[in-house]
Amino acid sequence: MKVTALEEYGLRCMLRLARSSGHGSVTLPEFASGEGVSIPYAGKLLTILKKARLVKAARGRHGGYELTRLAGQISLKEILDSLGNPVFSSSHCAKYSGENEICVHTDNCTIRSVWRGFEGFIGDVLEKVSLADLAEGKMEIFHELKVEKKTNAR
Amino acid sequence: MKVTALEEYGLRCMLRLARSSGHGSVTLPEFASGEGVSIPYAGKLLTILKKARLVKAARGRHGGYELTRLAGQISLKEILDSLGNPVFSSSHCAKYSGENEICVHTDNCTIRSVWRGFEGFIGDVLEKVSLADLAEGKMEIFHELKVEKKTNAR
DNA sequence: CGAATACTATACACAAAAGTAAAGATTTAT
DNA sequence: ATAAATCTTTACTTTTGTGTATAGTATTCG
Repeated sequence: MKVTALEEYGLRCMLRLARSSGHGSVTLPEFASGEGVSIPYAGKLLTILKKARLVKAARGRHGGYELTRLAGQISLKEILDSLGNPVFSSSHCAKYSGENEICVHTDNCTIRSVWRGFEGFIGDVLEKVSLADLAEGKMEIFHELKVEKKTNAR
Repeated sequence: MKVTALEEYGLRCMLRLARSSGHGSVTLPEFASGEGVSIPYAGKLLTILKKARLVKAARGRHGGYELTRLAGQISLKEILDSLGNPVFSSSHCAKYSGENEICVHTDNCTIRSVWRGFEGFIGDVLEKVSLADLAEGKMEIFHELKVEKKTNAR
């Protein structure tokens, strides 16, 4: 389970925008030098975020990017979903069907339930963390989330 | 955030072993035909699991693979950790440092805290789910885990 | 022993993701 | 208008991950 490069750099750009909120927009050269990537690559990242309607762009002399909403109203889930694949997508079984036409586990597909249940759980967590929480370095947020198993393992 | 092929097929093999537990060992040809992959690829998967000491192998006529422990004593976290990269590894910052020598966020590295906190949280969850839970299709396990935010978003 | 069965290891072909290059389109200031 | 600054798009190269092919080693059975 890997964090993709798009998720990594994309989230960084969102954090940068959250911090600059109120101090004008951020340009691609600023993203690029700030994160140590090329300008076209920064452009690719911001284009993705723009298509997800998380940021808006302005061209020309005083152009640049801004958040479309307040950082407190953008969840970590929205950001990651726009940048990468969800843990379990509808195409999952088709992708990992091996050399068979359809998934060999069509009936009683335990593995599918695993990923689906897991993704739902992760989604619940990521939805409860906002970009503002992250920008302010409030990482205790994860520790404040409680995980408890009601039933005992056998 | 993507589930890798190794994680997908590797977990499937572990599930198969959990179900065959007590009914003798499982051979590579059995894994291969059961999951729709080639025999050498099944071998690659089981070799990884073997190096992680999750399974043991026997050669020769009546050879095959078995779990080294009871399915109830193997956590989902152990399995996924052995097959793929953790969400946040120690090499993370070195990997995503862009064209700079070191991570541009050495001081006040918010992004690092995000992934670290997130990984810790996921780890807590995956640790509480055992291979036996999965093999028995007890997927309610994820729904039985509670997620609550103590503080309010601003 | 020798043949069959099964695991093991190395090297290779293919596909997807990461990141770059180059040319184009839009806005603003002069 | 023109030039400078900025976003946008397409195509390309490099790297990484996926899966296969091939040859080798160990064990059992007749």
